Amino acid sequence: MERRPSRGEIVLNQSPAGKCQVSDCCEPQQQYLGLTSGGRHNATHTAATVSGCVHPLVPLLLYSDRHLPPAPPYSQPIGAAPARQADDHSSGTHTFHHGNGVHRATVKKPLNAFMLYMKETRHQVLQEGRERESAAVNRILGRRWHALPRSEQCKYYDLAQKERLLHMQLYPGWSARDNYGKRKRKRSQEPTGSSPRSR
DNA sequence: CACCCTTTGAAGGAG
DNA sequence: CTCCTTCAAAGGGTG
Repeated sequence: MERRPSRGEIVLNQSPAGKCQVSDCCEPQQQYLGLTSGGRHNATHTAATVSGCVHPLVPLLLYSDRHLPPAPPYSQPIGAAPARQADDHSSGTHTFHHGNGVHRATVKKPLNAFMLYMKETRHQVLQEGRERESAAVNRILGRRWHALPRSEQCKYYDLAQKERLLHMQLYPGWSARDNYGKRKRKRSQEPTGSSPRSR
């Protein structure tokens, strides 16, 4: 990719493709500046501040494509969240099995721009009926993402940023690292000299 | 049943 | 600072 601004700092309109000054997307974005990633401290911005700028395209942080979950997934502290039903998919939390059989709810990562785009458009690819496997569908979506007009991409970058900000405010101490190792990857050992995947 | 595959982007640790 | 690794979604395929 090109280059990230400075880590830990949320920069508005930071679309990797370049400037993304989508003024019709969200108006007064200066209020987000000054938030540092991780948000471990001073989550002084209320969620209401962000939700006042909710884009209609995607329900922020709820991650439900079509249906809102019966209860807000993030209404409880992470550690205190009761073991939810097994199908926590498409909500913000997910249960993982620990060695001793204990289920723990985990706060998932906020979706990035491409993930939001995927959730919106993958059904279109499926309806075309040529591909069924997600891997193949995602490959198509990746190409379409690159072909997407910059202004369209910016919509998703803005959305993803709002998701991140809201996520930070809801879970000030949360780190993406919290979920590391929750699913075991096999490819930890790799032949020397080549990256695990061509990325 | 759990992981793989495949994509892009975000995040954080390592060097 | 750059580089690398992991996870986020999705669902058919695989062991």
